[in-house]
Amino acid sequence: MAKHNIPSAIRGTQDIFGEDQERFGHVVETFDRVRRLYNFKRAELPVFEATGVFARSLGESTDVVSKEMYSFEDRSGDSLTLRPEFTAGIARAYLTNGWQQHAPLKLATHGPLFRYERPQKGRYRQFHQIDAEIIGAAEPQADVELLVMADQLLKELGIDQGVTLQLNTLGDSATRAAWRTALVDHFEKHKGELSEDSQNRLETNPLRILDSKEAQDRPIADSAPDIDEFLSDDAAAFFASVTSGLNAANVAWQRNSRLVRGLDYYRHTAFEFVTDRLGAQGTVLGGGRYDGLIQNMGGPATPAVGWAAGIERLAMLVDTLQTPKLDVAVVAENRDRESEAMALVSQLRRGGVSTEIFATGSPKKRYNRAVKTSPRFIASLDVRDGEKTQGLSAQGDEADDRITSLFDNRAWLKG
RNA sequence: GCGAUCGUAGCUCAGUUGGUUAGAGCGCCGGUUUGUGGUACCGGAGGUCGGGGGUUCGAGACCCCUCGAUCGCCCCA
Repeated sequence: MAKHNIPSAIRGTQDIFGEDQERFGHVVETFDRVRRLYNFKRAELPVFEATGVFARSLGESTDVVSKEMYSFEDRSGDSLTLRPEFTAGIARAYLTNGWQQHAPLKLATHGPLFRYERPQKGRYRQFHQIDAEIIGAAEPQADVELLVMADQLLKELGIDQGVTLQLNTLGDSATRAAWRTALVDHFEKHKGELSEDSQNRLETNPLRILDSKEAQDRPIADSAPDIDEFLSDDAAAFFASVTSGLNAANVAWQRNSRLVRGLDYYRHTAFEFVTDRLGAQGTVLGGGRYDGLIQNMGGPATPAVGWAAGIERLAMLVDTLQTPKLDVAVVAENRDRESEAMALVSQLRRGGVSTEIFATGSPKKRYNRAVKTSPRFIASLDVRDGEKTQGLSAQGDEADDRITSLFDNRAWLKG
């Protein structure tokens, strides 16, 4: 199968074609339609950035930065990194282009991301996300708007069944710091009972112990102090506005006080849309508020919220799509009619009708090949008993005046 | 990074306890038949059995290594 001398695809990359591409394209098109309804502007951003853009903002100790980035030196010796996520690059673009003048700015984008991970169902080294961000909006209404948009997107894709919105707050930075300290204290006390993984997490990312799947970790994680004990009044009020906004918009949600986000920059609202239909890769859309990120990057204090969703994961949930049918298959059943067939095809295409020509290979089999593409109409050009014959036949029971009149206009017929 | 399963024509797969020139269906190309029709029949092209090494008189089948896919762990979207 894999022949010698034929290059193979890089591990974890995909060549998306056929039905998979139909689903993929459907997700992107639906996103683009929905983001217009919410008046988000499209942005196209570079696929690589200076390494520091990601390393500093995501957190040096996160797995994404410490072992998953595709980083390399370019010819001038600068360290560059293929984007492992969108948010940091968008924040950078916001600052370098002076987009403060447009604040609050609602941005949407999509494209490839790169992470050096072990490939698995719904997990690739080059994967694709759709992404929505609101930058320069401190109000909880921004969080609500983003969540309502996500909810509508999933509904329009027809995949809201079995997908639940899990919501949490991480509080402001003082809250998060106090909670984190209390968690570390709690876990230190039970360190000996924790799994090996979780003992490591205690050093690197203690919040992650909360959603550990190890049975031996569960009692300790479940008895850990809750964020609610540490929430400042402002942070609690903020979260209350988000939840009441969701209720007002009729978006179903579940509080998950153990929900934690992997990247360091999140504050306040954190959320994931989760399904049980994708095995281990259950998170289909995730995000939250990252008020401190832009300031950390050297810009002015700028509140922001956003989310991203994996296009491949969404596409896997989408039901089989009916692909749009070809309008007309033009068949030259005789070699002497081939150039006229080409003329007819051009006339139809210029008239806005999707058309394919069948004028190669065995004349006897051209018609059969045309039938197999399941077109709406078949136009047949033949020579019978020395006479030219031509006909247009509908394959279903539908009529189409536009196609009929383009065919009946015999400009393509010579002599 | 760790564990498990898998890898035979373009595609989906058979290949019996290791035994002569590796098979089918679909697809592709050609022919005959039919003659306004996705017909039937005949023929053809296309495989270093993922790659490398080993065991054996003999390996697609067994062993080791390697690459890739899949499913978990981890991480995350």
